[in-house]
Amino acid sequence: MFKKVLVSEDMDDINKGIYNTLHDLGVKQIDQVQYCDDAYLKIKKAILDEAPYELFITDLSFKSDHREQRFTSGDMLLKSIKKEYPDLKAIVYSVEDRLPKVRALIQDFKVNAYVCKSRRGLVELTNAIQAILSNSIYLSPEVNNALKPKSNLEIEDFDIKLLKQLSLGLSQEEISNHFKENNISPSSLSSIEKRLNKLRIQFKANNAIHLVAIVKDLGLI
Amino acid sequence: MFKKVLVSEDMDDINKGIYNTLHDLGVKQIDQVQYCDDAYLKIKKAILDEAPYELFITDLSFKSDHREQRFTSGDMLLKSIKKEYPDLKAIVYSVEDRLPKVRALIQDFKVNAYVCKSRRGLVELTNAIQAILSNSIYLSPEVNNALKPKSNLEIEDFDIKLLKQLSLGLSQEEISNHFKENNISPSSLSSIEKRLNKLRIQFKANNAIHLVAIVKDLGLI
DNA sequence: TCACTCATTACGGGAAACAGTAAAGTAGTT
DNA sequence: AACTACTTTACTGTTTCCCGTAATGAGTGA
Repeated sequence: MFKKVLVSEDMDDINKGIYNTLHDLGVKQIDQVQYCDDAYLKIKKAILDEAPYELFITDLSFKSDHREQRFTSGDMLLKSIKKEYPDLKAIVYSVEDRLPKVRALIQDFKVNAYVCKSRRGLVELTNAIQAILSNSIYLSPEVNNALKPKSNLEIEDFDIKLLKQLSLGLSQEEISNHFKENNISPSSLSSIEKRLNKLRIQFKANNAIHLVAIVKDLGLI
Repeated sequence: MFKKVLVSEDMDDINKGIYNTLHDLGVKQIDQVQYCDDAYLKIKKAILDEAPYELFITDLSFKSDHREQRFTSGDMLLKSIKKEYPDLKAIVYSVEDRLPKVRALIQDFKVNAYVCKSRRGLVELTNAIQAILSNSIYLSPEVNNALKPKSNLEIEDFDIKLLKQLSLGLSQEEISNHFKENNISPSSLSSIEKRLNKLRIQFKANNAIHLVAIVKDLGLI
C-alpha cells in the first residue's frame, strides 16, 4: 500500500470521507489541502525533502474565494505536476463525467485513474488505488468507454471552428467574413448554412441554439 | 442536542463527513439514506413507530441511476415532507447557491436552514444545527442575503426555465405555448422576447446562441 | 474533349428572431 | 375614482436563420 498520499479537494466533508477510506486502506501519512496552489507547493517540498508523495488524489473544480490562486483547477495543476514529475501517480476524483474531458486527462496529462464522485465514489476510489498499485489505469464505470475509439461520424476540424464561432455569438454572415479573412475554406454564407444543416441533422438538433447546447454538453467546444 | 437525525445524501464520501460531524456533536442515532424515496419512507415509518426524527438533513440534487424514484430531488421531497409534517426540522445541505432557490425553500417550503457545501461546509452545518436548537433560521454566508429584497439584476427561477427550454431547441413560440400549458407566467411570445433581451444584455451576449453558450459555461443550466 | 461527380457558391421564399413602440392589465395610494 | 408605477401583451418593421434549388468550378475517367 502507498505510505504517503496527498489529497487536494476543497470541500471539507468530502475530504473527511476520503481520509477515512485511505486510513482504512492502511495509508500511513495522509496530507490534505483545499487549494491547488497548496498541493503544488507540498508536492515540490516533499520532493526537495527527499520524501516524495507516492500518490496524489485531486478534484477538478475548486470554488474560488478571496485567496488569489495560480492554479484555479485540478486540470491546470495536473498538467504542471505531470510535466515536472511524470512518475507521481495521480487520481482524479470528480463529479465531471464528460468523456472528452476524461480522455484528455488520461491521454494528454497521463493521470493514472479517473474516479467519478457518485453513490459508490469511495468504493471506486479504493478500486482505483488497487489498480494503480498493480500499475494499471482505472476508470469508473461511468466513463469507462472514454478511451474507446471515437464514433464513426467524424467531426472535422472545420466543424469545430464553425461551432466555436457560433457559440461566441457571431452571425452566420459574420462567420463567413471571419473565415474569408482567415483563409478558411469553405467560407461562403451558403456553405456555412449547409454545414450547419448537416451538423443539426447529425446531432438531432432542432435549431442552431439546440446544436450549440448539445455540442457544449458533449465537450466538443 | 438532537437525538435522532436522518441524513439524505447520495454521495457516500459526503455522507461520511456529515456522519462524523453529527457524531462529534453528540447525536445518538444517525440514519443515512442515498435516495429521496428512502428518506420519505424512513420518516413516515419513524412517525408510525412513535419515534420520529427530530432533524432531517438533505441534499437537493441526486444523481439518477437504475432505481426508479418517486422523488428525484430534495426539493420535491421537502415539499411533501414539510406539508405533512411541518414540525420536522429540516436542513438543506447543497452546493446550490442561487438566491431564488434558497428563498423558495425557506419561504415556501419552510425549511429551517440552508447550508452551502463549501470549504467550511461542515462548520456551517454545525452552526445551522446550533441555530435550529434555539429555534432560529440559519443561512450560510454565501446565501445570507437570500431573504433580503431582491435586486433586478437577479436571475429568477423563471429565467432558468426559459433558458433551459431554449437550450432544448424550442422556438420562442413553442416556449410560449409550453408556458401557457404549464401555467407559467408570463407566457406571451412578446414577454419571452423581452425577457430574453434582458438576459442578453445582462450577460453581454450577441444573440440567443451566444446567451445559451454563456449560461451553460456558468453552469446555470 | 465530353460527360460525370462532388464541393462550393449564389439566390429566393418563408419562418423565426430581434427591436421598438403602443396598448391593456394589476396593484397600491390618495 | 383617479393617479401612478409596473408588468404583461399586442402589433409592426427589419434582420437573421432555415431550406430548397440552381449555377459555377474543379477534378476524374472514358
